[in-house]
Amino acid sequence: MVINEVYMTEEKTPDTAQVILDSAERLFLEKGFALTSTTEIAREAGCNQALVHYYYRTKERLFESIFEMKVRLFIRSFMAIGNRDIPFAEKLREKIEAHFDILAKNQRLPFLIMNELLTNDARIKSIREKIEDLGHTVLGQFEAELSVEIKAGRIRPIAPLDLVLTIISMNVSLFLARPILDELLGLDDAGFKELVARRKKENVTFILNGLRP
Amino acid sequence: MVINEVYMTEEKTPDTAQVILDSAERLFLEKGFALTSTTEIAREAGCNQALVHYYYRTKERLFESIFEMKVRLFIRSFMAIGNRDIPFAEKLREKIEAHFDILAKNQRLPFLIMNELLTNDARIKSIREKIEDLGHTVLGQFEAELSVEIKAGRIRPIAPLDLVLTIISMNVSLFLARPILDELLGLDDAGFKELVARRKKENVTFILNGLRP
DNA sequence: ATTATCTATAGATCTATAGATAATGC
DNA sequence: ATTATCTATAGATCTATAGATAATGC
Repeated sequence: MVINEVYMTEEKTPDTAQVILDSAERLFLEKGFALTSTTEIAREAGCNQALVHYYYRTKERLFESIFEMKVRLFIRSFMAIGNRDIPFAEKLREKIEAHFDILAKNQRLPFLIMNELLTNDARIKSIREKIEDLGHTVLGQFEAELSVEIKAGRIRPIAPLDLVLTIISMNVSLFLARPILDELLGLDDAGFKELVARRKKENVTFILNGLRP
Repeated sequence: MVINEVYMTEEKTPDTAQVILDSAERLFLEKGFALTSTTEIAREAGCNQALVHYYYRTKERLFESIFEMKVRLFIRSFMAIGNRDIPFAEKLREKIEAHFDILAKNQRLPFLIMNELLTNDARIKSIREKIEDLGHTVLGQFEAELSVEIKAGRIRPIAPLDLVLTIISMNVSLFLARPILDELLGLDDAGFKELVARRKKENVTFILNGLRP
């Protein structure tokens, strides 16, 4: 039954609309909205440029569908860890690591989101509701637990906002700084990978240390 | 004598080349290289578009002169503090704050540099030497002192690179995240200014705390 | 004479669509 | 018939330059 379902998936042919979407995603992540042309997307997808518009009408609409997915992914990266019943420090470590891992698997994610929000005022409107959800959920996640820990004297007083900003700052900026770091430290792909592993540990250590009373 | 010198500065007329440079700077900082046209620069400068090219030949050259200034400013922001003979923790606090202050006065600086380096591979070459200087100077600045402090047990073991990356991460990312934060927290200019003041303190606290043994 | 400024335009994009042709589904 | 794909092109940029005209410096 399950085997059959897998076997008879509707699309055998490499669905053109999907190929275009994938090409667009790769290029938008690489260069952002402005520097990517529908001509280039078509070339990458192996079709003519008109077809990109046939399926997605405008470059803007094509971008928005991808951008929305990416914003969702970014937001989910804060919520990756369930609320198992383990000590706060352990849970925090897991959250930081889960967040970091998602960024490490999607290294251009911070660039795309920062870049678009910083260069296009209109973009923020389109993700307004999602962002407000993020605010409530992510901050709320910490709020209760944090005040318990603070009252118990296990961590120093800190606002949930400050903790969240610190985690995001530490995790995101490694991937934004990649070009400088590659040049400065003379890194190749393997070298950067090592740095990623190293910074993951260091970020956790730093944040947990920074919270001690 | 001094008064005379000031009085008879060569340019009384608002030097067109300078007006163009200033307009270009404002626009490049706001939107980056790709999204700024020489037509727009001319409009902002109050002249026709050909004049932009008369003075700077190409948009690329105009951009590069500005970008180089900005990279220098960014680099200098790490070296703002002299090596007075005060305790390490005090000196570190001053360095973090000086770095933060320069960013707070040049809030689009991180965006411009990140954005250009992340979207244009060629850009990094043009600032290669400056970056290598940065590597040596900034890391070297910490290296000796840091190992003294670590041996004395006043801070936990940490590599200079990790400390520098942490400082930059914490300071820079607030200004990169501004659009999201404005939206998420419903901030106006005054509100963001308050957040800036708050994060400056918190960053120092966090970093100094994170270094404790 | 030289330098600064303007108008006009060539040539290179790039997006979006119109309209022709090929492929597919009843 | 409908859907997918292609060719061709209109219309909007945008950069860079040519060439005319105005302003300035000896």
